[in-house]
Amino acid sequence: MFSFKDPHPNLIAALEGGGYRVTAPRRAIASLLEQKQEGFSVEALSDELPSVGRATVYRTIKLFHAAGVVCKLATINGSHMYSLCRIGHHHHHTVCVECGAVEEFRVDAVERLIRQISEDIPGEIVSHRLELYVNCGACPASAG
Amino acid sequence: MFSFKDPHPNLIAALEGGGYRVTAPRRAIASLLEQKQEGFSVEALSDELPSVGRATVYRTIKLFHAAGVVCKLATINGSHMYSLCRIGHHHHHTVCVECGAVEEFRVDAVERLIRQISEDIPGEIVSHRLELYVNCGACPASAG
DNA sequence: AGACATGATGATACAAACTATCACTTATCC
DNA sequence: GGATAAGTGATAGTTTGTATCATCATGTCT
Repeated sequence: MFSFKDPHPNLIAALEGGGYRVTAPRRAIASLLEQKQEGFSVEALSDELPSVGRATVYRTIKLFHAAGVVCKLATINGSHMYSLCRIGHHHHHTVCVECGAVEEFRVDAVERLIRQISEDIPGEIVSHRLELYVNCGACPASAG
Repeated sequence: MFSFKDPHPNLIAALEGGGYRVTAPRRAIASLLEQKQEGFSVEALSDELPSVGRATVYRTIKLFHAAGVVCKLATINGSHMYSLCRIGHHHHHTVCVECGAVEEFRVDAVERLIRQISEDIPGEIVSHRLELYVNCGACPASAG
């Protein structure tokens, strides 16, 4: 039912598969991303990579996002953050409100419910977004 | 089950109830908002109200948001937009991907499902967000 | 109704989060 | 290894806000 702690995607492979060049800056960004368990902002990522130009970090995250290996998700306050996609197919997220840890999950019941709602509302559902904000229980601030 | 086309909230009453002053700029913003069926950006709103200072428009939307009469919701691409809240209590949204029309709904099955998921994941769910992106069928672009 | 205290306004400057430009560099293909 | 087209980084610009502060006006008190 759930797919927590799936293996990391191969970001470099995503580049190669998309016909993009594998450059030093992209390698640096990819290897940093592959260690990230939490959501992040591009700005923060850029700060962690002083050797890579800011514009390149923005471009690369946009590229990974387009390639489907990075998700853009809504925070509890309505702004957004990015997160590494471990699951390739459609999924949802839990976001720890304390530590920012992001987990992905897929529950068939959600998709079934959406289909059911679809019958009751005018128009046609083309897509949806479900985000769960949690106290993950694994970080100091949310434990106890 | 659903609460489409509910009456508009009284934005001015929300100000009074919160102990805020009812000023000319706030009246102007409120009466513009009360006509809006679609999501909007503060910037666009400001453009529609040249007589009101930009900063005041931002401040007022923030105030209405804090008062619970304006929602901040995620667009399909992960950025955000604002929308008038007609329903006072917890609810979700449908957003037309063609015309931007926002409708609010509340389905108990969603809350039940969240509670059920809650039992299967580590940690504790403190909040959630569900957005449905639709072709509303009522605008020229989504009809037919 | 008039005065007053305080909250609200708007101009402006500032900040954060991006995007466009363009000369230069470099990965890939042969 | 050379050509070439894609990628890079510095910089400037744009968008979406927020902070400051002198001025203004609402709500209240009388």
